[in-house]
Amino acid sequence: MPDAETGTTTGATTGAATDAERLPLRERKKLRTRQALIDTALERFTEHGFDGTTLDELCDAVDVSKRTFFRNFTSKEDVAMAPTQDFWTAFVDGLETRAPDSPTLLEMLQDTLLETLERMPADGWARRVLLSRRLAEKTPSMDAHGLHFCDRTTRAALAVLHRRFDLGGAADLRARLALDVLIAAFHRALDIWTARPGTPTRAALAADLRTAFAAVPGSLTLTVTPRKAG
Amino acid sequence: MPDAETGTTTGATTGAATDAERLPLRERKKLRTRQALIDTALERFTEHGFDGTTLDELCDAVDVSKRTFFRNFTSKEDVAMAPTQDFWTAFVDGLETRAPDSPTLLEMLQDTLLETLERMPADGWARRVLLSRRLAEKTPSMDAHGLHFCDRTTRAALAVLHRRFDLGGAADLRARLALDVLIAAFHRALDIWTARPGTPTRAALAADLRTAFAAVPGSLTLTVTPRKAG
DNA sequence: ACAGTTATGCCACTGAGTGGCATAAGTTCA
DNA sequence: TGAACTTATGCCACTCAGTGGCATAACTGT
Repeated sequence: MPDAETGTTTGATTGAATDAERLPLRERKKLRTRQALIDTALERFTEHGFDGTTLDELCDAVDVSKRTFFRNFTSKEDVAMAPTQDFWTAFVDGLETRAPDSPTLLEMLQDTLLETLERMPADGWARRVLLSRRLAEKTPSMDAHGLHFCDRTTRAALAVLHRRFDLGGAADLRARLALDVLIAAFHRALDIWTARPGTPTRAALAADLRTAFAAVPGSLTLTVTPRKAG
Repeated sequence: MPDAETGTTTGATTGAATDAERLPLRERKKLRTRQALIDTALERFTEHGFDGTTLDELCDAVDVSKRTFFRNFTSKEDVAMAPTQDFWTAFVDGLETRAPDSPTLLEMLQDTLLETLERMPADGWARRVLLSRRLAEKTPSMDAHGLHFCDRTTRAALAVLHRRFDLGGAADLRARLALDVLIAAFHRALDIWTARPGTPTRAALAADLRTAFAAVPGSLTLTVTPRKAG
């Protein structure tokens, strides 16, 4: 079993830094196998491809039964997308506690996202997300799974927003569209960040995020001219 | 085999109304079984649920071998999402021929989308999309598949745009974000349209689309105030 | 009618995902 | 410390989506 003393697995709750410390032994073990499955999966998927790795192989490597795998993850895709999903879960968590300090909703969402990023485990999280994203680019079913999780999370975020704040009612599309815009920008930032060579860092991702956020207003007003005729 | 003289299946090319007429017999047959598979799939999935219907059952009902099914569709999800996918394909097609008449890119995209909608078959297309969407709302794997196809199509659309028009280079995120915004609005419109009672029409969808488009600018400037404290 | 092309059917096979049940490991309380 | 309880795990058998190979039937043009 590979080293599994890496990052927090369940989305960092409101609590402090390391939340996996003072848990009952049983819970800690569960967390450890979960993390081992994630790390080993990313490793083997990267090396032999997603389709080139069977669940039986993965489970053998981590020394767990397939049944146990499916108690931790809903599908083969799920285990590989776990790092990103933890992030989204943490984001919704952040929305839960955030004060409406920014003038516009979109800015508040962007700030929350950047703050959530800073709160992700510093050690190996960035690398795991990178592997996960590069894998997803090659693996349609993984990408689809990620997109769907993202969509579900968006609904959850919207529910939190509507519960906490006064945003023109549930029929008003603007809040939802603001979330959609946020996520679009996030995905563009991820694309760019994923293509960067060298060691991935949260700081670099934060920078790419700011760039993407900055491009948002211009996307609504961008004008179009034919290629040849100036 | 159910009636299959319904709509065009491959995304309506640049040609006129009915393009499935003057094709070789073999092609027509292929089109017909394809359409039969789609219609029967939507029917049975709606009645017995997506997971409650096996491919063997479906293939038996249409009287085709499972092997043939997979020559027409890439997966079980694929057949159920075909109506929407035809639409996206037609949209990219529309981008290919459109003149840059609108001031901003986003408006051009919106116009193209509305125009594409008008060009979809009038008879049963709306109903098929409705069934497909209602199914997708209940079936995670279908929704995921649709989201992924949408994402792929977006890349194709972006490629067309960059080839035909001068939009600040490939590194400029604005064009891609404009597409993302368009798609977000489209999905919101679909959500609302899908929830409407009664017979679905293209006109109603067009109206919901316009509503969603209208909400876009406000989504960037929407302000946020806590619930209780006025 | 004949030869060339291509869709189809059939069959066997891999691998993801599920349900049931016995068991082992962790937990609680006396 | 050990009994009683709770819960995660392992094992087994099973369904079903999806694939590859090959023979055959259906369309095509001459």
